[in-house]
Amino acid sequence: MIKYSPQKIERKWQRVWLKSGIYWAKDGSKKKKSYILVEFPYPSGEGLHVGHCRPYIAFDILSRKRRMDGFNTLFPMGWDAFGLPTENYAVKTGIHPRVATRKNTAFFKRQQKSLGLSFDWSREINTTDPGYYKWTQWIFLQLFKNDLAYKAKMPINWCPSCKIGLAAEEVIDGSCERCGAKVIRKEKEQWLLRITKYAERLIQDLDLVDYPEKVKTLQKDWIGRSEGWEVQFPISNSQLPNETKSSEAREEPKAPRASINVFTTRIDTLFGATYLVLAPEHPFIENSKSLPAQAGEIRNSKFVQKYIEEAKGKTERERISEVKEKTGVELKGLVALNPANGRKIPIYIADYVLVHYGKGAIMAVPAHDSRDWDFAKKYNLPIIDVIKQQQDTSNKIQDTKAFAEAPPPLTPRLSASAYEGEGILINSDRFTGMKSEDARIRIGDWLQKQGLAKKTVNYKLRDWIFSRQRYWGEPIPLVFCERCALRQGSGQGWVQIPEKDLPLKLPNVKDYKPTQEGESPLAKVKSWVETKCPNCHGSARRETDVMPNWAGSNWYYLAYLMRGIFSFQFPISKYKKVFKYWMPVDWYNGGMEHSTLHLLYSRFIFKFLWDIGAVPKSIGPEPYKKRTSHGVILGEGGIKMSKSKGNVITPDQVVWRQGADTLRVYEMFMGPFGETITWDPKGVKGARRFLEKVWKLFGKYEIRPQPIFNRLGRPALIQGLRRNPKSEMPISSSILDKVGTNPKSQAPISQLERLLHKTVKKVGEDIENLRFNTAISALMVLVNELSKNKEQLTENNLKVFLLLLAPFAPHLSEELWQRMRYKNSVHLQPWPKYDPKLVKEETFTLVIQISGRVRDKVEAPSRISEKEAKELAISSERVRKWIAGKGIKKVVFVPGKLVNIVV
RNA sequence: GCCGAGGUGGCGAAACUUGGCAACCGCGAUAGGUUUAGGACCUAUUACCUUUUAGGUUUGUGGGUUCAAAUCCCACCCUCGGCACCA
Repeated sequence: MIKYSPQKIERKWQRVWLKSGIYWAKDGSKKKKSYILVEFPYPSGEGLHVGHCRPYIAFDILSRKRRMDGFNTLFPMGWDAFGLPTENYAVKTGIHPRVATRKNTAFFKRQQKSLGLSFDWSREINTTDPGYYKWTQWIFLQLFKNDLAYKAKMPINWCPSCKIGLAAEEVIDGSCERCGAKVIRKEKEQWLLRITKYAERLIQDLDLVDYPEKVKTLQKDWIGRSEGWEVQFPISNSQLPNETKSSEAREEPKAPRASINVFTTRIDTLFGATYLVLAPEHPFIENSKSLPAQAGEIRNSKFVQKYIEEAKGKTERERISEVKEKTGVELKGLVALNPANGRKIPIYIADYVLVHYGKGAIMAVPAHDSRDWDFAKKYNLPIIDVIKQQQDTSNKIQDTKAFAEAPPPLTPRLSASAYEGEGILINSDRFTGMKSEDARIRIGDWLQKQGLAKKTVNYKLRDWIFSRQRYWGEPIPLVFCERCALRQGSGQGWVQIPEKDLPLKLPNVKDYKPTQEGESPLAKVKSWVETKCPNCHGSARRETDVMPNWAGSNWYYLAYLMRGIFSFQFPISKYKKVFKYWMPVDWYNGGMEHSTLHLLYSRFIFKFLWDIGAVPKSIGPEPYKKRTSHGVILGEGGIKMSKSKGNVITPDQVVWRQGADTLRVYEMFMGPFGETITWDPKGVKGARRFLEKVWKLFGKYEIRPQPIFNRLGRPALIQGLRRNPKSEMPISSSILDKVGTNPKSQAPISQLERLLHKTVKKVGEDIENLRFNTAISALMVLVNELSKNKEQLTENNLKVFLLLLAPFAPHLSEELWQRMRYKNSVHLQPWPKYDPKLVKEETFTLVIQISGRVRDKVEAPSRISEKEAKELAISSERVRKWIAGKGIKKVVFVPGKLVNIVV
């Protein structure tokens, strides 16, 4: 018998499939569509490792099965090729990033092809191609036109090693995500996108999509919505006499006076606010010099300035590492007035308050906030309890007076920590005795009437820094024109390049290093920077920043639909029909690490495109219907695979030695798809053994290898394989409607036949649920069963088995399919159907329990009645032994399962 | 600290959706066969314990519900992942 040598058959079929284009999806087909998307990779120089392959293989299996189900299935692939590693490589070697990218993508593509993945290569995209980034730039211009892109000076996270500004999302533990260097803060002009404008919708519309709860939670937490109140604290001179009166008496609003606004979610604790804290960057400190006389002035400004300077020099990381040791400085000479009771409270600046959240200032309630508690303890500030915990929540509070008894204000508190929960108000004037949840509304309303508070919603989400001072990215298609700036009067002066001039191509440079000041290398190219204003034709300067690496992946799921790769033509309305047919993506799989980055960004951009009508309204405001994530593959010993650890397993190693089908089966069999697993070289052997076993089953179909290409280089062996991608995928009609059953024969249905039907059901359902490990297990059971008896190796049994195996081991299945001399490709066959009646067994093992313990098992017909089953149980020898001398209390019968006799 | 996932043989795991024979399938191991050897392949055994034609114990720990719990409920312990001064 010919040996199973995957090296020989895999290459062959890969060539046939590619030439015949059987995996190409058809635009505008009448068939139901299925758009399956896996995240496209960044083609690094190292190539793929086995972990990358896991989602590709899994969704290749799903795509193949969906095709067999009759879906017009789109499963595309492309390259997210702009980015830092390629640029750093260029800095080091002087090799142009374009050249490196070409080499890397070729490498990646070769590896992917060697796995036998059924990508529609006719739709391949590359984000670095001018034909592609023309659209990335076009989207930016639309954002700019709609006031969603703006430039602002801001402190950014600066990586001194990469010489690049990082988005908050790219900073991991205070270090650069890419190189691990410590991030510092630096002021820089940056382009930003107003993703915050979409914050509410990005939360709301999560209800429309099928994402794992975990991903939804991650996104919601990242956006961080919180409802609360903005409260105004008037500022006063600490020298003035105390104006504390009863809260009733100070209703009349005076002439506008200096004040500080804070954001709080716990306005119910307002009476416990004993000081204010401002972030060091808070503008109030700058502006305090021009305070009205009654407000006074900061008397220790030198000291304050020193603290501010220190805080600014600290990185976020340093600030965070000092969580336990809070620092701050009092603004001497000023006090704030608590709007609830007019009490004078001191004002501090401290770096535990963040400038970019809320109003950059807080009211400190040390009794009910652990951070304020720590600060108050350190600086010996008053702590006033205003919420009393309800001891017994089951008893409703009848006597609120009992709760009104509280330690007198301003006495040092005895408890050891802040109480942050809900409860009953104390020390809160006329609100005392109220539930904190209710007080929140009542106090808020009361202050709102006086114009001292307003209800607001705050988000943690910040606008998205959308520029990088680097080379290898999409140029931002704007120029700065002094003349237009003056004329506009707005001081803006940014003029967009006309759409017809897109793409704005990235010029060649010799030196890829950013300047010492952190400007893009493009800033050194005079001929590029100096240009004419498209508006007034005067001299103007180009923007030299480029877009971040996320820009190209915001919309790539649309690019796959825009046929005519890299020559997509304006206007976008040309593509409405294909968008309408294919969108939204039916199933999108990607890494968990993208839950708050790419996934959130691309949802935002899609919503924007939907808003401006660039995509049809009918497809809805969400790009992805369903999202799943794959688990990571760890190296041997459970360590993350990395070049530096030298434990990287490449698919090539496995494909060359064991074959692509073995790699596919192993990766799918090794554990649940969504979970982290450790690579085990011994496990690979098991997968290979399984395929060898399959090979042997088909021993009788041994044929001499035939030429598969004719002289013209066309596939010769298979007739009728679709060669023209425009034609509909042909489906062979010769397949049985039901597997295993021969309608003519009246012979009893064999156990094997039932197993066949069961396996068809299980494998099909398991694939749709990404339970590949159990699907393969079921296939193994079937193979073991088939190989027990040669008689069972009938043509029909083998055929059905091959169809089930085809998505998992496409090469082997195709080879055996051809050896059986069937026409057409196994991958163009319909998925077998099972008979629900035959999935159920005719007999089952009736388990007999005595008081819950298994004592005997007997074969019984499936439809056995309760009475019969009980009689059967009691008639058993063993059972009699166990119940002898004991009274039967109760007998439980579960149809199809067991009888339990309680004694 | 907060959020999430998980804890089952020597190992990867299955059974959890729907409470009903715990450990499918695979790896490894042991014995035998085959082979010049190694490897490959075939057959059998393989959760643990005991006094082994049989019985007992076992799903992180403790409790609860139930005729019956890996599965449902409560408390705790441990591991992994993510977020983290967001007022």
